[in-house]
Amino acid sequence: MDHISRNEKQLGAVIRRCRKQSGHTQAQLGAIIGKRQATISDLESGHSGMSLDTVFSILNALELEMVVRPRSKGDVRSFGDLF
Amino acid sequence: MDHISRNEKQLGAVIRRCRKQSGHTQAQLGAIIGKRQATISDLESGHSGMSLDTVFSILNALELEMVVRPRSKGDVRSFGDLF
DNA sequence: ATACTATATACGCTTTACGGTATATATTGT
DNA sequence: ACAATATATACCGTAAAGCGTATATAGTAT
Repeated sequence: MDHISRNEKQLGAVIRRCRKQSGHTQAQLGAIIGKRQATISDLESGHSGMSLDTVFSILNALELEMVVRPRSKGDVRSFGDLF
Repeated sequence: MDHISRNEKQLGAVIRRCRKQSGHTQAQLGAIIGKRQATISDLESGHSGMSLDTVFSILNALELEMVVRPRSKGDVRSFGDLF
């Protein structure tokens, strides 16, 4: 039920899933947080160099929160990075 | 043991704590991830507009991971935002 | 196939993060 | 107090994010 991210690509995928689950389109979400649909698209696609407050705006809009914690033990280098 | 962030300021504070716990200075951490000490300082101070890959670089360097999840229920507007 | 919606890309412009560097201001130890 | 280290700020130059807008490509219906 909670999603781990170690890079922009993974976080983008997580955000996309959460947004879809919330029933919003990129354009709608963008309107809510005051950013362009293209910006949402870029973020979800894992484009590098996205800004942090865009992320937090989205998390707030989708009523999510971010947790930073030590890497889960079962983690001898996650495969997620390869895709 | 894991830290919730809802904005740049909170995340900066979290990162600062984790960095100190790891025994690194801002300059050291910056050297590791290829960024300036000033950049680490800005991020930890919660400056707006920081880039996402800086954050992930640091999380990786400190062997942390990011989790996105629904807001914890007990949360009728967290006090953290006020400080 | 067609119409409709959603997402990805593109161009030109403006803003700004980050770079290198330097320095001012903590903070810590003796 | 003083030295030493750590963190915050500053200036200028450059690279790039985000903007508005437009359009191309996907996806989803009927």
